[in-house]
Amino acid sequence: MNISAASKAAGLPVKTVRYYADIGLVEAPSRSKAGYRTYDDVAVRKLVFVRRSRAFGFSIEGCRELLGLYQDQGRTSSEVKRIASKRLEEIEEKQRELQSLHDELAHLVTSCRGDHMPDCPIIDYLG
Amino acid sequence: MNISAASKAAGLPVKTVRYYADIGLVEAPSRSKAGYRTYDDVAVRKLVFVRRSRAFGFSIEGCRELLGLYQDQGRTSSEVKRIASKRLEEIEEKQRELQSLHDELAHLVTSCRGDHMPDCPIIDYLG
DNA sequence: CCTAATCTCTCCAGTAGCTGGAAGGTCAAG
DNA sequence: CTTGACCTTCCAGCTACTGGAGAGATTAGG
Repeated sequence: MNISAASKAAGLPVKTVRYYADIGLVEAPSRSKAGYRTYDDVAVRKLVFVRRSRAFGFSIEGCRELLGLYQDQGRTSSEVKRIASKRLEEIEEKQRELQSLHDELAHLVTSCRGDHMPDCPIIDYLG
Repeated sequence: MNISAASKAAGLPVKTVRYYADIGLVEAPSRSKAGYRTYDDVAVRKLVFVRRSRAFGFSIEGCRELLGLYQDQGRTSSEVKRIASKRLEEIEEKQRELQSLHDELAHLVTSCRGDHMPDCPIIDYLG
């Protein structure tokens, strides 16, 4: 499988597939005589794993850890759970942030008349 | 006022104050004989305005627009409201994203026993 | 067999919004 | 006069890619 086939199979852009090997997130693929990267199903599955992990917002380093556990027969589910819980807490923290931002901004937007006059509670609040 | 005094007054790091002038977000300050940047209260107020706008998550370009309106006596509150509403929608979009991420990940974390065994629904889901 | 289109390669640069650090000039206190 | 806290510029790095240039490889059609 050349890189474009692998990238389609994995659901990732070609550039990203190359990038993940460059930074050592996934193993560097073997090369054809001409120097083309060649992928097999195992490599594609790892790329999919990374794509899904990234979709959960795990950082590259988080993905590295998770992928390590994925490939480790001797892993314990508690290790996985710890990493996932950490990410869950990050998400919750971000949700709290966004909620207070939302409430504050929604309040300002509501109280702004949005007419042709310059007076504006949003500007007043910021300035 | 030298830059460190201004940065304290504005609640921004010195580096950031310099950066905002470099990218033309705020006006380049005048300089002392020795080449030191000198700030006055007006400049500090603009920096505060930017800090508060950034705290709402407005991009630098968004801040540029808002700051323009802040300084524009002929602005209309509808212009301000439009920008703020756009940001509010971004926030709400992000909240929806995070919510579904949260629900999915929370479900997985809950269903993972977190013990010494390798079997793990989180890994299963990702792999 | 030739050509054109489509891969693929590497390398460099840019994105957003700073942040850190090096190398060097300035200023106020003691 | 020295010490230390400022200040300056410039360059590099952070995250996670993405775009593009320039060059080689492969494939399909004629």
